[in-house]
Amino acid sequence: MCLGPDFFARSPLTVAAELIGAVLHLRQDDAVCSGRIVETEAYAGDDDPASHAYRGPTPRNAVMFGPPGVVYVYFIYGVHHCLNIVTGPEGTPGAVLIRAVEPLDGLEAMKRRRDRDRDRGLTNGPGKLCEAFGVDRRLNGLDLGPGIGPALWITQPPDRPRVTATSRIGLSRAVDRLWRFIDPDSRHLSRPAGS
DNA sequence: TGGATGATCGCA
DNA sequence: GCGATCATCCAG
Repeated sequence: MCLGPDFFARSPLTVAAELIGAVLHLRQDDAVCSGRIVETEAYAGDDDPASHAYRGPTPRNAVMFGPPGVVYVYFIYGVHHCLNIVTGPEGTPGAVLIRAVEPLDGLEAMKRRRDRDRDRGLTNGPGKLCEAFGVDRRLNGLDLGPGIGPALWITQPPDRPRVTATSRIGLSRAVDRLWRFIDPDSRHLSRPAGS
């Protein structure tokens, strides 16, 4: 089944935890790639100093304040893109960052975009998976769901993995919150299950 | 361990 | 306008 707005209308913490084990599908530039989500992070609004929405709406974070089930892509460090899904009811900013997936389909396209021969290390990080899947700011504001042209949708298999909560990565603020969720048994994490 | 590389936003 | 900062990655 394909996850819709009702799924994403809940809190970013709930959505981030339940997305572990779900499958991300993305059609971009006539190639369809898919991967099993193994690592996510939750970002809230007003009370989360690490969130882009912490200081209120800006041109960049505008979609975080919109309806749930929408793609939020931003450009970071002048090099990488990061893929998020907007969560929570409209008007309440929240998002889940997809940090790592296990590649399933479209390995050839992923290797070509990443300019790598090996299967390892293709999608085990937020910037890496965006490069592999062809994610850039053209997808910002896109509604989730299959369709013509660029499309992103998420399905949830019946079998769910074990899920562990850890602290978020790459932040200088709110490091104490255990808002990163992983499948601790996955070999495709951006960092091992230890921290 | 640090450099690449550019958009963003608060503040002046 | 200016500049510190940034939810990263990889070579060395």
